[in-house]
Amino acid sequence: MRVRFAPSPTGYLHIGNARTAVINYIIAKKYNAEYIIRIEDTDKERSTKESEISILQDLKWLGINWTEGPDMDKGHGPYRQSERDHIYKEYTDRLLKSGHGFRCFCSREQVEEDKAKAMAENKPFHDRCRNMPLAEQERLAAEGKEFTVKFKVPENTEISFDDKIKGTVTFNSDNIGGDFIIVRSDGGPVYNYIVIIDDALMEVTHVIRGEDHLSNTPKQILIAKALDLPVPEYAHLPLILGSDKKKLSKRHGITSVDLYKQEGYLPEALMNYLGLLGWSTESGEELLEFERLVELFELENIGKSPAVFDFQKLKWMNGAYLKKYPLDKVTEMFIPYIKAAGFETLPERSKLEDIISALRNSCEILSDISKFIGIFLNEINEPDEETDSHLKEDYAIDIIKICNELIEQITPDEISSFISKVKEKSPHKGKKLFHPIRAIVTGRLSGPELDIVIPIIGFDKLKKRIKYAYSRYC
RNA sequence: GUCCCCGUCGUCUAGGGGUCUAGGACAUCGGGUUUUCAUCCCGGUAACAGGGGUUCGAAUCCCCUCGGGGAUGCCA
Repeated sequence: MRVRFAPSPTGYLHIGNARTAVINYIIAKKYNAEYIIRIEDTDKERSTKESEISILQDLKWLGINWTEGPDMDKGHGPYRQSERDHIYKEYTDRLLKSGHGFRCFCSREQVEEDKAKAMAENKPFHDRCRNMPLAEQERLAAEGKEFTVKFKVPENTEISFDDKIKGTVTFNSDNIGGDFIIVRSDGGPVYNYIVIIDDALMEVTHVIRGEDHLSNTPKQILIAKALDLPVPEYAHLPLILGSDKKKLSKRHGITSVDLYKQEGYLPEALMNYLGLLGWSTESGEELLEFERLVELFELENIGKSPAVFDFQKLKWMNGAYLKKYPLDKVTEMFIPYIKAAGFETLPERSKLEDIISALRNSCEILSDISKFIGIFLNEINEPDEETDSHLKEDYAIDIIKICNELIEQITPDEISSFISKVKEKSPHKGKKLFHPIRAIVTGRLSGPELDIVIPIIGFDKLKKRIKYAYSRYC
């Protein structure tokens, strides 16, 4: 069994394509199949080397390891379509000679007109040049007349295939849009034409791709038949949509895998979310690490309808991984984000782990740490607006005064009992007691438990922060 | 326009003729733990697109309508 993921390098790795890559990978692992990467760079205008590199990087980051690809030729290469022109030319010649293909010399306007007419009459579109003798085609071509190569779609023929997800899908050749271009006027072959050639030559047995290719499939099958190439098994994945049910795009939120990486999503969580989108397990368990995904997944249990990408659920899932992993591993992952938040020099490892241990539950993604890390690492924390207005309340002023007195009376080794001492002296309790303390100590209204925070920041910082609050509010 | 695919809580889904007064998860709301916030635990609100059939019986089968998506000459 051989599967493939065939990105076109015209930008970053999109989350929807990543889903396709993930599903292919799960299947590959489940059935011990080869996983081929093929770069579909037939669009010379938009394809770039940079995006090829970044796409491959992102796939690797996600945890996808292919067994064949541009960097690993196992005898089925080249794996970039731009390097396979000589192969496609051969097939185009065959198509031309056998009469399955023909050169079309019509102008765009001409074709548009003819198509509109065919449409109006509700008849299948047949190209004007469709029956031009080969000799004349060659003569005109030799004269330098511009042409495209088209596939001659047979009349009234049933084309059907068993899709692993959609079931049996049937088309009539009269309804697929008529004779279609396989080679552009600039000589470059078109995707719809060469996918099927490459899949055959690379011996791909199962094509798992997005549903947007479903309507293209009959054309590809027709070409395979004309060229006497094998037709692979198909599975068309329903599309991923944005919250407005339109195809997922930038305006819905982040769509680039690279940005997820930067924001501090774990590849395991993304893999989990993407791999679970569109189906569910019998037991209802959703936190599935890759091996478990491989164990439980079947193409057959993917739903047929498109799925809305739920950013919140992804976050939740990411947070769940953050809570689940061992502390030292999580600490390691947070370090770059702490540095990015402006803290170049970190405390010693054991203290750092204490901090992470206190903070990890407040974070869903790694970059969330920037919102809380200052509680521990700053000398003092400027209160935000909301905290500021809390500290101006009378009961808060009371607490500030009490703290200010107390901090002068206790010794550094007594700070673990600081809160209980404040409590003894305080006329307030509950919210009116703890909120002010939190505000004084951390500059904000939420965060880890104060009993944990205070010992970690230590006496000096505690005192400094109390003095600051005192000078500012009393 | 034509063809193809699809339509269960806000979202992801379970369900494949009676066990569905439709189950789970995220989100949301309420309660409990934390003498504060978060975490955590418990509970609630919330859906079979509409209309016809078939059947003793339909979310489950068929048809139509509506709605969404995709394809229809030089994106993949």
